Amino acid sequence: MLKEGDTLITSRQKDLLKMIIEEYIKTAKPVGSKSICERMDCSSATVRAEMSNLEDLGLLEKTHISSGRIPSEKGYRYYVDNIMEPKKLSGEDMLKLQCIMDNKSLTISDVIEKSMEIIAEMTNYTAIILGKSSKDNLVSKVEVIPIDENNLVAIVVTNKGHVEHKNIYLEGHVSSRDISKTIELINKLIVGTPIDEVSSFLEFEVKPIISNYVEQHEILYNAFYNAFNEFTNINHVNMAGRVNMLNQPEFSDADKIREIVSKFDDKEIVNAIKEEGNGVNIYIGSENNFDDDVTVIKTKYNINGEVGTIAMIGPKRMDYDRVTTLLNYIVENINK
Amino acid sequence: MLKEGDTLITSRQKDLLKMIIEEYIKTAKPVGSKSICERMDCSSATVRAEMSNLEDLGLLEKTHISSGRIPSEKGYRYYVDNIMEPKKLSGEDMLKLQCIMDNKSLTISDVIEKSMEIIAEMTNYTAIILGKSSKDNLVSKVEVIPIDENNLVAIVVTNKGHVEHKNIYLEGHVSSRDISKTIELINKLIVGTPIDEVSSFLEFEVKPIISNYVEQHEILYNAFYNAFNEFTNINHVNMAGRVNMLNQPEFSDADKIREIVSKFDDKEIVNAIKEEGNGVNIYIGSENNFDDDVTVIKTKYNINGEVGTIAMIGPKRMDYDRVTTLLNYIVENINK
DNA sequence: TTTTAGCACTCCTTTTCTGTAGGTGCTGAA
DNA sequence: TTCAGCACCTACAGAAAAGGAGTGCTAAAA
Repeated sequence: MLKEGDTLITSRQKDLLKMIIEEYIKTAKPVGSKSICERMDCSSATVRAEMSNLEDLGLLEKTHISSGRIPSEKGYRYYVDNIMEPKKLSGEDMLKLQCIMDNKSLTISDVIEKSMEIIAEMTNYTAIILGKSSKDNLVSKVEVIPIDENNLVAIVVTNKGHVEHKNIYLEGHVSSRDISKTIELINKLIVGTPIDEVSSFLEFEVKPIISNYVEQHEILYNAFYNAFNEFTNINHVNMAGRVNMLNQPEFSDADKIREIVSKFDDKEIVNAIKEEGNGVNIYIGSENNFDDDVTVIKTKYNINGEVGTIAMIGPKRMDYDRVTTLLNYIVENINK
Repeated sequence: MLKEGDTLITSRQKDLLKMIIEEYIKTAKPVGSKSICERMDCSSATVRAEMSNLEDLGLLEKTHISSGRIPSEKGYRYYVDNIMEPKKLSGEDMLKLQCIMDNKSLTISDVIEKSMEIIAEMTNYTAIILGKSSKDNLVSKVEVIPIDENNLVAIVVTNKGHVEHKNIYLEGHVSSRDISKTIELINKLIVGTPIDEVSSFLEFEVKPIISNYVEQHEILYNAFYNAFNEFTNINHVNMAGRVNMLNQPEFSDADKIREIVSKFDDKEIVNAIKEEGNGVNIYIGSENNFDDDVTVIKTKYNINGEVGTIAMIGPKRMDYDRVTTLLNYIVENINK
């Protein structure tokens, strides 16, 4: 599908670009005219001429003046937008995933996690899962358990089976009557509130009431407000196959490896991978905010109140087709 | 302190060994006789003769026939056992840690985690925290919340404020009467049981009783048994500063970096770091089960029912003194 | 007996040079 | 338009050369 502004290329150029990109994805080595000409059914000189045209269009690049061609970022983008046709999942891939999907005793987050582990192993790229409980989760139970004079544990369970807990520390002495009254009120008022509205609900609905019934309402309200506020901000980050991507030949340089490892370690950078758009999206090189030398393929999921992002990170020369299909399959099949 | 079997060396040899090791810890470069002789107040030839003796004793090594000396594993071991004298913590180091220790609103696990993050940054090594709730935790509350017909959430809170939860899936239809009866019985029977005895307690004390009162006792008992069994087996693994160690010059090789990263990724290998002995222990090179090229310094902690291991991993040429002191400080000061 | 200056020697590291392999672009003829 | 032929380019690998840091040994001095 050509959008306005897209580069117009002949059908032969398209074939050539496809061959070069798919060859490069397989071998990671610059592709020369000779290796292509048999399949193109013409001489290497002709291939060279076309390659030169594709280079002028910015779709191919050379590593040095007399090297074979490698795809440019624009080339990959063109491939993804206009050439690549979605494959079906291979039976083998499907089978491995189905095993996990069919296991009823796993929670949704477990299924997602395990599926991503599997595809990290299958593809040799790195999987990232960013999970978060969402709007669709309603508070169905709040439990507060006293540990000692100054410490409580607050537990929130949602109607979707999501559990979060947090320790609460109370500054100074607070009467146990006040504590139990606060808990009683919170439980009475807050059940049924969407989890991401709890903070504002506490502030506007609960605070005024507590201050009427509870003596040391300030200490107690603040402690609970802080605890509940964190519930809604908790991001679960999970990764699988960190080392996979580092085994790709483009990461043979020790410094590059360290750079990537340190980005994997940085929670802010990893959290920024969160996908906002719809569908499976591909961010090639400078298009992603992780690293210019990688591609990130990711998609949002929202299944039964579990929301989050699943992503695969690999070299720009990654198997776009397969990864896209796999992510799609996971998101679609978990719904069932 | 010389133990039987220890190598006996002269006091001058001891001084020399100390200098060489401390120099090598700083620079990571083989130490030559010339750079030492000024500090030893003798000629380089004399130093060379003594170096040769220390090499015969197996305490020093050469990287090639005409290189300077580097400590052997045995040399480090001798240094750690007989030469190194525990330094006091620097005021700066102490201050940074104290900030965290004094924060009352953090749980013990949070304090440990944050402290380890700090010392990973200070030392440029990698920190590992293996946590687990222990014998000293007694079950103080069991909460089971139904999600839908087949799914429950079980939550266990201990008297120390530790919370674990697990989703339970019930095969087939189970009457809600049976479910609530089971929950009632479990709650009645299990409170006060040490968390690591829950499994056997369930089997021998709870199972017979449930089978009397509950119709579909088999399904229910199995579901709960599995859930509770996992509580006692949960290991929390945490790492900080993965990349720190990789910045050390001994890990300039891409393959070595990959090897280490993949070991960091392997839960089994990381879990095997768990310390069994008492005090702060040092495992140099082949003495540890992580990697022959690293040293692991670790210690068990058991604070208020939170037990686990904290460990630092670095090159064999790590700052034994400082790391030992830091780990000691953390474990000792958290108690307060 | 211990220390030391002097010297030959060893091996690593860095740089330079070489040949080769795999590519390209251009040109003129088919 | 296509293509064979040719001149040309660069990366890569290996060999050779130069420089540097450090050793072991020996014979003389302390």
